[in-house]
Amino acid sequence: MTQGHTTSRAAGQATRSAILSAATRLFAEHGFNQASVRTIAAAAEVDPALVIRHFGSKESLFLQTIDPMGGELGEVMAGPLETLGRRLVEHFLGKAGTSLRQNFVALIQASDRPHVKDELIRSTGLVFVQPIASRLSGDRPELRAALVAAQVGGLLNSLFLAEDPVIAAAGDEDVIDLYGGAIQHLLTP
Amino acid sequence: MTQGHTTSRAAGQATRSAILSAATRLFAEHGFNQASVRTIAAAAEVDPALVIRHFGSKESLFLQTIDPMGGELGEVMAGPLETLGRRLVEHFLGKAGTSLRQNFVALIQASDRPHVKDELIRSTGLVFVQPIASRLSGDRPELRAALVAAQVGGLLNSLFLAEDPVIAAAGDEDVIDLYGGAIQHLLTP
DNA sequence: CGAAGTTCGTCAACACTGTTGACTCAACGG
DNA sequence: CCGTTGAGTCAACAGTGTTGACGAACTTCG
Repeated sequence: MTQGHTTSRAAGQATRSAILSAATRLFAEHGFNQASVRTIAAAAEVDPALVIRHFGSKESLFLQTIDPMGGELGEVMAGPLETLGRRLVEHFLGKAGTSLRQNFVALIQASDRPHVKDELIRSTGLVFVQPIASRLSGDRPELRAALVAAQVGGLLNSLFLAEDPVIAAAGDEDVIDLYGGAIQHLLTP
Repeated sequence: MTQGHTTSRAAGQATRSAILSAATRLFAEHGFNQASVRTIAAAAEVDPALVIRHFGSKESLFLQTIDPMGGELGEVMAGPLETLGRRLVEHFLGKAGTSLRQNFVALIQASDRPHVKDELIRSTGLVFVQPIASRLSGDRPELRAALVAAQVGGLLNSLFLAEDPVIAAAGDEDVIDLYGGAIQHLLTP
């Protein structure tokens, strides 16, 4: 009916990646809770039971859709430490930070699942805390890096999760100046 | 069976408050998604349909369980502006901040519901941004206050939602010093 | 080439969620 | 006293994630 089902060996990988890309898009657009297994299956033109069969559970599928490295903020990290605060804010405000933003928001909203919570601290540690801590000098570099991550998370929280109108209405320049300065205070005190 | 149902006029208010207190506890303990209407009803020894009848919906019930003023951080706000950053962190790390913390975490995790998102920005604006902004001098007081709220939210995020082990393992004194200093940088630059 | 086995896909069902409608029963107001 | 109102109960609905049994096609081996 729908077009038959060519059950070849490699066809499994094809539908699997179809499910994965549909899930990636829908999770990013509507978040973990709002994107249902059945709508994902419909978007991938696939039986709902099949997505579970391929990925074990909705939560497991979700975790495979988040790629911590997708944001390419390696370049931002590589720059001079003296202006890293500003550049971090600038990056996440701009279009280049979209992927990481959506990942973060979705992870936060689903963080009542233990495995999601684990992935949240794992990916922030991988992408944020460790790279920053390795470049810091002075006392307690790892703690300061973790607090920087908390600051960035707070900004993403207010801007893209709560959608604070005050910050949203302000110009990017002011936010970069002010919040970047506050972050810098932890990087190079 | 359970003890009969005395259907008096005032009995409605009694069971209503029983539902409300059970919901308040369960939402704070397990969050919005994990606390089901049926478990709340069971905790209040009440029919599940009754909680909907009294409060309209689970979301509406949830919103009535959050009291932004419950944290009594008026005292913290009233203190000297020069040390407000430290005292804010200190308050939320301590036992006095428990209520506000749980409210915040629950709101964040349920923030994909539009009404919950509205309540989130409303309550943070009421308890945080407005009181702080009114005391700030210098440029863009409201924006700086909103960014301070973002910082505090970020710390709550990392500590009580993601439960970052690095920050949790550190001593309160260090966190108060470092993060309080970063916040202070936005209050009195 | 034919048989065995493995993989892909389908369908119906399960337990659970929030929510609604129809119903009963007691209490109050005229 | 009777009718209206409000409280409480019960069964059911549509939706969720998930599982089991089953069929059908491809791959592999004898």
